[in-house]
Amino acid sequence: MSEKRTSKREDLRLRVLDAASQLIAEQGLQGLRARDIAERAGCALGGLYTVFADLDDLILHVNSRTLGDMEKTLTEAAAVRGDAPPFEVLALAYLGFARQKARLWSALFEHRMPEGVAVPDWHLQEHVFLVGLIIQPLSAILPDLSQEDLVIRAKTLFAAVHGVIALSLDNRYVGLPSTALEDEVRALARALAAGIRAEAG
Amino acid sequence: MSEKRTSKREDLRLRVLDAASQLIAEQGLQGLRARDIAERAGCALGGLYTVFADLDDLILHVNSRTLGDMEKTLTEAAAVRGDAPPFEVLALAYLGFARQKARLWSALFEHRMPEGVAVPDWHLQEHVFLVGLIIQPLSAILPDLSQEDLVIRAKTLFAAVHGVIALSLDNRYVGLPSTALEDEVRALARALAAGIRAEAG
DNA sequence: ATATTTTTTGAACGATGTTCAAAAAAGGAG
DNA sequence: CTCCTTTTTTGAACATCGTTCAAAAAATAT
Repeated sequence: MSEKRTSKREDLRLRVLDAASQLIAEQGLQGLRARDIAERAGCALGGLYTVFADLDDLILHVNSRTLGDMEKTLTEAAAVRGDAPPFEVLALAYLGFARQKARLWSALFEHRMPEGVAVPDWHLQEHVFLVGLIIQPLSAILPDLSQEDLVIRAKTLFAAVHGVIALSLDNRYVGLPSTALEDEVRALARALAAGIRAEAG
Repeated sequence: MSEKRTSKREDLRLRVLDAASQLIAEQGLQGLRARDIAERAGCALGGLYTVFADLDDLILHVNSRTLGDMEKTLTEAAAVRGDAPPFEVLALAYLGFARQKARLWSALFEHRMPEGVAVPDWHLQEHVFLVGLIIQPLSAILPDLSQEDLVIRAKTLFAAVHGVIALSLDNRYVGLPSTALEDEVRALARALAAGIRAEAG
């Protein structure tokens, strides 16, 4: 019977994934060590490499789960909003997620593949929903733009808001004080929307 | 005589700094290895630790030099502009620098201190010029804002532009195609300026 | 010249990710 | 239940890091 085998395998895989996710949430991506993961997952060190190719592969799957979580959060926020301005709702929901899952969210952008190794396609695909969420309200303002240009503009909007949040939550160099962040994100979303409207009008 | 001694020390320190800077520029921060630095600097492995506390300290000093380089570039760009819109000039100069010194520029934001260790103050101070460059044109548009609020808003503007450039040059996930980047940065700077003016008006 | 101090060296150490031969467990046949 | 085969799990061993430090080399002083 291969059923029990695969189910045990899946069980180990999930335990390892959980352990890695917890450890990142607790200590950040930097402090992640293979031996800690194995210990928390309740398996030997080598066990990790029977269910994931290496630590990068494992981190990719942690990030995949975080992205799924984020997709759910943002999609719900976009659905719930009444007549609130869509860019502000999305930006503030993004800020909320980043704050609540700070270290897991940071790991999404801190992690790098080794030199010369590309991020696998299945994981790149998981990011498209972000652009999709923004394109929807954007195309209402800029109905004449081609789909290609809409994608470009949506990515710009996301990256601008992301930049403010990322630099602030890292609170290094050019970060904002935590109290000002929410106001600034709202103001930025508003300014961007106004700027786009002016351009379109 | 302690003069010759300190001069030899300074010479080694500079050779190590140059070697590290070159290696980061060639292979990125991730591929930086102490043994490679020592080899290129022409000293033994332990030599590094006689002129820098550890690799983090060395990287901090490489970043310090990169920041100085950036300050010079941006300050000149701001001085040269005729009647061109100031935010666009600064944003495009920042993009130009990021593109020309891609890996050194990336290292500024990729590098993290070990868990629990703060970035030293002398290095934090080196970033204030960035805010200063933006505050100048910003205060012309928003003359009623307090200095504190001006700083906050300037940081937001910087972070927004930085976000677009950083995500694109990393060209992962949500990055823009290289051809669109310049147009988008310009459009973003324009939209932000317009948004601020609308808010002030 | 010789002694003392300073500088430079690179072998050694501890920590890390990864591998793989061997042990343990599971499954199948008689 | 016992023996054999296959699969799974293990953790010691390995390669590669950053870092240290006793000893060698060089510089300086006497």
